[in-house]
Amino acid sequence: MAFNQEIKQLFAKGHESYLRNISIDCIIFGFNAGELKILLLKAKFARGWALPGGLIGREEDIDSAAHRTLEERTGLVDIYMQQFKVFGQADRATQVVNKKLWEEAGIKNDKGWLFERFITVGYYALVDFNKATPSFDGFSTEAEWFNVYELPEMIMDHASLVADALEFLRLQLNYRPVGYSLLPEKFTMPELQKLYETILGRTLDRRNFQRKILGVGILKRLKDRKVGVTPKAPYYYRFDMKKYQQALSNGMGFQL
Amino acid sequence: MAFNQEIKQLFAKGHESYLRNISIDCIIFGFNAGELKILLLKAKFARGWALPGGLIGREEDIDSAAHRTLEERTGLVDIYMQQFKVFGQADRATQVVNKKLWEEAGIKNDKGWLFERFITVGYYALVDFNKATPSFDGFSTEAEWFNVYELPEMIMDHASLVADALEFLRLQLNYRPVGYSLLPEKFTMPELQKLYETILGRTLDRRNFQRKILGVGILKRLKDRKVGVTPKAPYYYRFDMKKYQQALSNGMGFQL
DNA sequence: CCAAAAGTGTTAACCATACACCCATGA
DNA sequence: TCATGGGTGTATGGTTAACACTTTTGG
Repeated sequence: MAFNQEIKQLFAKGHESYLRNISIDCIIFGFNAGELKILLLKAKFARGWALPGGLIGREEDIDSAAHRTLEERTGLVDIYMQQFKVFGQADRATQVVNKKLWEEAGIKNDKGWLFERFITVGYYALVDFNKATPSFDGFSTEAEWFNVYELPEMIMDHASLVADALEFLRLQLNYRPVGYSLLPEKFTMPELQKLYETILGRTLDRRNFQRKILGVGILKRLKDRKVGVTPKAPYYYRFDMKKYQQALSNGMGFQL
Repeated sequence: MAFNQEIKQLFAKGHESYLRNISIDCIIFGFNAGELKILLLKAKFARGWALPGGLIGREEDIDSAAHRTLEERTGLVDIYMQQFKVFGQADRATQVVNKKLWEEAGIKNDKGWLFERFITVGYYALVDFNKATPSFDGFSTEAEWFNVYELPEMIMDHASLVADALEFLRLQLNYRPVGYSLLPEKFTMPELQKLYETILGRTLDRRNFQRKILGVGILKRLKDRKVGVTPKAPYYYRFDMKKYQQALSNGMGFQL
């Protein structure tokens, strides 16, 4: 398999092109069917699922490495990403690797640079579920979306990375607009509210939510409505990208 | 000089005991004479001043490495520290090293692991200025406190690390109690207010500040007052450590 | 025509801000 | 005794939270 050849190469010479002892991991959030989901990869050499991760090229910005990883796993570019925490516990690498599988990949020993301790930088991304086309890498055999509240067994400390990312995202809700990358172009107010509720894990007052979110001035109400689904057809909205970008840097100043 | 021997050793064999391509840098805040200060080291092999930094032992938690560095530079233990950002620009290492000085230290080439790109994790710490006893390391020739608003020339991107740390600290003021480690055991309300004002870089209303800070319930007013300095002797306060610790995790819920 | 979902409006509680007054003390 | 700085209290405006009513439309 081509992937195994790649890994063998990485194992042997990767330290010449990548930084050592440091990696990035991406928590890629998507929103679909009223559920907040994250993209996971089924680990090839260990039990459980893993976050999409990557290494940092020796001449590469760490932010670029995060975006590259996101693109490789979803095909998406120009997505808002942010680092939220560094995970540097000495014992975080207590991963049980299935040696048999490693050997099948053509790697004899387990003392190479890839087996050293890695400190990882956690990045989170918000993507449009429908535009993403997940793909796995050489260390995995599947790529799949999981409800963030119903996660499978995960390798190493990846479960806690997800927990921290979610907590961080919740805090961010009060400071940065969310939704542009998580929702389709046109969306209704109830849909936007549902997104916020799903992230926060609690319900919000319909009327107060609308007032506050409109007060930020980043939404434009369209002429047409979403008909045929609910008794009263709700208006469509879209983001005013100019104002949205402004709000991204200036914050939005309200409390949900 | 013993330091040069140490560096030679580090240069030759350091990669066996430390992680590669990753370091930490500490922004150590202190408060003295009404000024917010940070501890800097005069660089030995380059022009300008540097943040106290360190490497991460191969078996060492990254948080421990930060605390160890803080202790080595100030002698202080049990100080509240927090990572606030990772600096991973590819070009952040464009440091001009004075080769002559390197050679004096006994290092011939500049291709070793210490000259590779380093990604650094920024930590900030709040310490009691009077209890700290600054000391420099093998890469520096002096240790000195500087007013954070009047910094000298700094190496690499260290000036921007400081700027980011200060910004982060300001945001933290609304969420976490500050002062325990920055002030002496006993302090007056005006002193505490001055601390906040210095960090924020703006004045605060005396009465509102008192009401809010007392509202958090982390302060205990003492019987005695600070006499002889101001017309009306202000009360002394001390932190209620139990409540303080609580507020550290639960936040304090007010806006300055 | 009725139930369900969306649009619009009102009120009370709370918090932040601004400001006034009194008290203590050293010069 | 007076200027200065500290302790305590109050009014106001803005924001949040709670809640009521009207409008639309598919069954």
